[in-house]
Amino acid sequence: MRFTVSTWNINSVRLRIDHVLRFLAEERPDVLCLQETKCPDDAFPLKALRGSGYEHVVFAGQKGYNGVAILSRHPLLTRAVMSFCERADARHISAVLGPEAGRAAGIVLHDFYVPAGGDVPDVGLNPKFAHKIDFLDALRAWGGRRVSGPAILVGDLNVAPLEHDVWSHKQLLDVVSHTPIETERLETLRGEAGWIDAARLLTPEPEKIYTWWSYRSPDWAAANKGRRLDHAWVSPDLAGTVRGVTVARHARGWDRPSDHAPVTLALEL
DNA sequence: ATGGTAGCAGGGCTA
Repeated sequence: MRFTVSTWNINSVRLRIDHVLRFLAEERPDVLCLQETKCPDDAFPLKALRGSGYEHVVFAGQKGYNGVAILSRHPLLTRAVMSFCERADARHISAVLGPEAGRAAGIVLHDFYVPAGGDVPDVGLNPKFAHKIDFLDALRAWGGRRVSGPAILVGDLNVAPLEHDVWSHKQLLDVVSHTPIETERLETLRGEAGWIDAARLLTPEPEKIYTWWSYRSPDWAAANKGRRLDHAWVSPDLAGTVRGVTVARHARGWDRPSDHAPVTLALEL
C-alpha cells in the first residue's frame, strides 16, 4: 500500500485555498500538512474543502501569524497541540491515523512550524533568533530519547541543515537558517530521537534539494538560490518503507505563490 | 544589522 504525506508552508491558507485544492487534485496525497495558515480557527476555510476528498481536518491557528493544519483523506483519531517556550504560538499539531487508513493506521503525524528567527544570527542581539534557538532546544527536550512506534514528523523547520541544502554553503554560513548553531542543533536533536531525514535517503548529498525560494528574488527560477527548509522525517520503524521524497517545484511558479513548494513523502506500507 | 517582496491588517510586525 502506497501512502503519501505532503507538507507545505502555504503562507495564508485563506488567500491560497485554491492553490491547496489544485495541489490536492494533482498530487492526491493521503495527508497534507500545512504551516503558516495565518488564520484564526473560526475562519478556517472548511467549506472550500467540502467535496475535495479531504474531509478530515484538524487545525490550530491564530490571527495573523503562524498556524498549522492537517488535511486527511482518512479519519484522524486525535488532535493534540503542543506549545513551546511558554508561548501560545500555533506552531505544532499532531494527529493519529484511524483504522480506516489500513496499514497506515496508528501512524502518528506531527506537523511543525519552527520560528524563522529574524535576520541577525546572534542570540544576544536578536530576540527572534534567541526564540528560535530556545524552540529547537525545547524540541530536543521533547524528543528526548528515541521516538517509538510508527511516526512521521513534517513541517517548515526553517533550518537547512546540510551543505547541499542551500545554494551556497559558504555564502550562507552566517545567514539565519544555515548557521552552525542552528544546523548542528537540528541534526543533533533529530539524531538523538532517532528520526530519519527521509529526503536524504534516496537523494543523498551532494545533490541539491531546495523547498523554498525567497520572494525577494526578481527571478527565483533562474537565480535558483533556494534552501531546503521543509522536511519529512520518519521514525526508525518506517525507515524501510520510504520510497522517495519529491518537491513540487512547479507550484512555486503558480500565480501569487507561496514562497515554499510542497514536499511529498511516499511510503510503501 | 543593505534592500529586495509578501501577508495580515489597515501600522508595523513577521517572514
